[in-house]
Amino acid sequence: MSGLRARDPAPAKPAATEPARRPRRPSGGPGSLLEVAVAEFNTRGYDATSMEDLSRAAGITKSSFYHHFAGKEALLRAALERALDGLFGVLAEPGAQTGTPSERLRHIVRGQVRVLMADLPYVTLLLRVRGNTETERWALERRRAFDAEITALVRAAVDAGEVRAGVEPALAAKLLSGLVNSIVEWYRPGRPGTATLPDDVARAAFAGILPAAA
Amino acid sequence: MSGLRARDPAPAKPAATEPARRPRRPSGGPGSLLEVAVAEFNTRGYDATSMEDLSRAAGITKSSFYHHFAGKEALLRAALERALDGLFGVLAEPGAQTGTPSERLRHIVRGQVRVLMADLPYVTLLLRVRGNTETERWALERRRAFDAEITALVRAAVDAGEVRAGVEPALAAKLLSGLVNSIVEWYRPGRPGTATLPDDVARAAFAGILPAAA
DNA sequence: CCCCGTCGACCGATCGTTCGGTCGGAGAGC
DNA sequence: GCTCTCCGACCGAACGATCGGTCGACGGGG
Repeated sequence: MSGLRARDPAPAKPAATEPARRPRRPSGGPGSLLEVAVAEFNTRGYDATSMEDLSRAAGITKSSFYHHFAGKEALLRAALERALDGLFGVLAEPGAQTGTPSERLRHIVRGQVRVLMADLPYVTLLLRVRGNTETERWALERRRAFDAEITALVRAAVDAGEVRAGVEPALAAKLLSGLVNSIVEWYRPGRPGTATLPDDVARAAFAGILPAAA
Repeated sequence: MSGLRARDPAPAKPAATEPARRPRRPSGGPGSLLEVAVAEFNTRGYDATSMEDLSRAAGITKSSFYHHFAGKEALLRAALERALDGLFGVLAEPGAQTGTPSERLRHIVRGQVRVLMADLPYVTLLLRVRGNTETERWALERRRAFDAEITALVRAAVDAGEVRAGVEPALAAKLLSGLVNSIVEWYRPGRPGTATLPDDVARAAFAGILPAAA
């Protein structure tokens, strides 16, 4: 049907100075459909974001979106996979596998903050998953596994006497994760203090957020 | 999906001792429509929860629900108001108004944890608001005001020399809020360690989550 | 008798998804 | 160099389902 061409009202995407250039959509880099979608998910929330919202933000139609992704949930899974890969990648680093429990924990905290900053939108999305679909439950499960490793390491540090006696490993691990993960609520790239953030957070975790004056 | 549902009229609500008596729905207490709704919002997420989900959970029809509440958003506002009242109530307490900045901060942290535990579902909902509707933006604004007071107090503590020099007030305040607020992700009432939680969290904030052994 | 709480039926809008078809660039054959 | 064919990217229109919300009726206790 149709056949009407009419050069659709491109939503402020193509620069007027440029001729009919091929935008050539990248597949994983900046400006990719996944990146655009994740940004929308984080602004409005996954459930509140419609496929039309995504299409509009990407500058293509809803139908075109389905040419690149199987559906809304496939988009979510791809994003969550990226976040989880980054997080588990930290656990696999040499610095997380060698040294005293305390040293390993310090390395993991710094690495976690580093990944969180580098893949901010993806990690943000991961931390907001509620478990409505099978994909979300899968992500929740993997997060649980990650947290379990942290808890085990905290327990090892307490048992080794590296941490003050009386600290409850389960509680400390939860507070530790909470401290680190809360960074997604306010961190935005390109602001001052970015370079020292991993160290600052590690220091706060070990010495206190509000340590008494010397 | 899973649309199939087997005649689920009253979810374990009616007392067996009573005959077919009118359940007499309370307006603010346990079992109230608001409480049921907030619980649903927290499990599925506000946007993913339909009015039919709420009605089913409350044991009445959708239309009956609209007899008690103006709509979905009115429900949300009532819940957010309750959470915010609790939080700002802490700031108004004598312990939060007198003493050194450091003492006041310690009191506020403990009080914040206390409110969070007492009004867990409401505070949980508040902390997940994204800003999609006017109501959500209003809640976000009030949260921002709350955080601003904390930041000012942290700055005062640093200026007074009560906190180790070099601590950035803005960063410390954000980490502090993140630490406290993350409790809603795992705390569930009726578990051991509940009584000491406010003190435990305050200690973690001031002395560190993983303090070095003495 | 009236009125409060409840109900089933229904509304328009929007949801995620599908489908048939258009367009233009990249080769293949000559 | 010039067609012809193919194919991936894209599109408008429409699908059934479900969304938040409305309406008129009914029934039983004060």
